Amino acid sequence: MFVTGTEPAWLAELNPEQRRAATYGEGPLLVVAGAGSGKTRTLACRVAYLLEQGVPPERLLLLTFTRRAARELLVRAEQLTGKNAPGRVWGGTFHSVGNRLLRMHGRLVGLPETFTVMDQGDAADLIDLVRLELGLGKQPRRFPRKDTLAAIYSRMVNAGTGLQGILEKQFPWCADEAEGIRSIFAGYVARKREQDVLDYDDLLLFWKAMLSVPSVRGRIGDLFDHVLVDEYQDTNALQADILLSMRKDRNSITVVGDDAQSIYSFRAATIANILDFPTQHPGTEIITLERNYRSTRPILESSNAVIAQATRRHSKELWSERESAQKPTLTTCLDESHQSHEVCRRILEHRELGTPLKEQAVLFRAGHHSTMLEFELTRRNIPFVKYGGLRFVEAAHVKDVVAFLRILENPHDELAWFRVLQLMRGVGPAAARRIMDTIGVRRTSGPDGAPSPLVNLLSGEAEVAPVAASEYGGLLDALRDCEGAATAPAPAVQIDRIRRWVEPLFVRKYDGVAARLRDLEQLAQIAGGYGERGRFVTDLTLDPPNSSGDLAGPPLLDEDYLVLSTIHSAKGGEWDVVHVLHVADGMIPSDMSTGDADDVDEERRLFYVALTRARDDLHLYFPLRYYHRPMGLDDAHSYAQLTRFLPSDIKHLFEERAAHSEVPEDAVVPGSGDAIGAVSRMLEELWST
DNA sequence: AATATCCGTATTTTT
DNA sequence: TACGGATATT
Repeated sequence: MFVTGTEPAWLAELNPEQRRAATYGEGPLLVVAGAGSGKTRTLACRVAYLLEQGVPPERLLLLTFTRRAARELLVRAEQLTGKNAPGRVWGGTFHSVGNRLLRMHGRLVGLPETFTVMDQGDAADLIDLVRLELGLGKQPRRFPRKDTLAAIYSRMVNAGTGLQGILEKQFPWCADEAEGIRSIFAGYVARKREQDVLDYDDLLLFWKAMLSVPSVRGRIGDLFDHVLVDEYQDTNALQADILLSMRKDRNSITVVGDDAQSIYSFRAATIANILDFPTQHPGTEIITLERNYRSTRPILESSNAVIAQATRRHSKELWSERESAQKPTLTTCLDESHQSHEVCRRILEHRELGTPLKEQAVLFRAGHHSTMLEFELTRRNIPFVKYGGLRFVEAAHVKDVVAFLRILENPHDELAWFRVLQLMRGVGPAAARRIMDTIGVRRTSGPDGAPSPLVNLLSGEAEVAPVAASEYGGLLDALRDCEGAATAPAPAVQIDRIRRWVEPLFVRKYDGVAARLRDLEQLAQIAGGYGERGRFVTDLTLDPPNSSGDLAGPPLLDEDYLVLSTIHSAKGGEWDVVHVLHVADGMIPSDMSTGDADDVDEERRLFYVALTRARDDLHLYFPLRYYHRPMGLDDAHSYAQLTRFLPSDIKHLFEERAAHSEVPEDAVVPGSGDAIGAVSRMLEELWST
């Protein structure tokens, strides 16, 4: 503790609870931090405090939900202490920290440090490969698809529950197929091991496995004096387990979270982690932060009213001293295009009044909910970046190039070969398989010292059909130019080299080649920050870059731009003005997840997260009418209902605005409606550019 | 065996 | 719509 009068100014600025949390000493600490209660500040102060107390930065482990969050925290801690030390703090997601620990100590549990990491999509593809080989799902009987299989597998691992239980509870329609699913999973796991490939879940599983070996556990537990975990409400059973083992008697542990903001149960996250924390870690001190510094009182009142309807109520009630006469608004729009129109109008209005675009955000439930708005923004030349939704690295052409890099990194990576080989004319699944068998991609038997498949390929062991000959020659050349650990060119140069090979192949295979090639340039640009190919490839899957607004073009860094985000990706963010789209039943709650009360409750929390992102102004939009065929020429439509999270008894907390239209709604005839107008404008744009 | 074409279906959130 | 899977064609 600091002697009174000598403590740094930043500590004095905290309220008593925040301060207690920031300066808490040894032992487990649970901070229950409501939305906008200065959680990030408190956490940053705690990091700064520990550093000031003399804890060496490299003995601090900071686990966050995204890498962005970790960076942000460390930057703030750095500003507070004025030291550069935070750079050496261990920070990142569970997955990235797991990766780092496994690269260092994985040998101890029989994992080579050169393993490659595959993303969810790759995992699903590998599972499908196994499924096909086992001949499962061929019958006319309904069998889960690869994405479903991957989801089942992942949930099983993360929740730590048996397959049967998962199937019955979460995937009842697949319960009959348990037998087949089990054998697919067994094959999938064997295949991963054979190739030294890990999926996301493996990063956690192997971390846990390392900790179960007493000698290794001592070594790893010894690395840290303090472990801090942010967003604890969104961790799962496996992660809680890891934390428990990471704690040696000496290291203290701090977790911060808010059960009202738990929105990741689809990833097996459970608020049981927060609730059980004091039991799992005896002697836990609990500190609750209930004062909200972010939002005005009317915004907070409405969000409190929304979350108060949860079937499992929590006693926490946030309060704020920020007065305002302005209630949040609820605007009823004719349809989606009218909504886009209204949002743009309001955004520009706020900008006129002095709120730059950067201080405004548009939030929505699903990635595609913003497509129409994106058109409108582009039309009006309003720059934006979009978070969430489909990501850059998931685009097929990017995956192709990354697969190429993965071959070089790990020549036993079956999926990578399979993908790259089929880019060539005349090479489909069968030919690819044949080549892979010839060069020995699969380590079926053979001694460890067998020559690498890459060497085999380069020495001309495989043969291809005449149609593929020239492209095949190009492949060999490209591989040769990028191969070699010491002599290989920088990752960015390698990508450039690969681009030269794939360009003609893309022309044959894909539409919009120009845009795709631009993406590859961007990929090379990202790679420019890396000296090592391996690190680059891993970071791509562990910390993927967002697709930078492909419609508005990447806004320059110093330029003002609007933020578009799924609610999930907006977690932890805050803006002066927040616009929430599609406040309609079926959108939020999504009709995909209105199965049981728990599902609906999670959607309610999601809505709550959206509302509590706003500092000064909150605007909700509700389109009355949805067209069944987005671009359809017919008039097929249906009427929406306002979200069930805004029942009539809390509506008075909002200022209701009807969409002003000159024509009464019923009188809108085809050809004069806003939607039709928007479509023609859009089409016009298509042929005029 | 690869590729073109057609039809039906599901449709979220992310490390 | 857009994607995956199945069938038809080269």
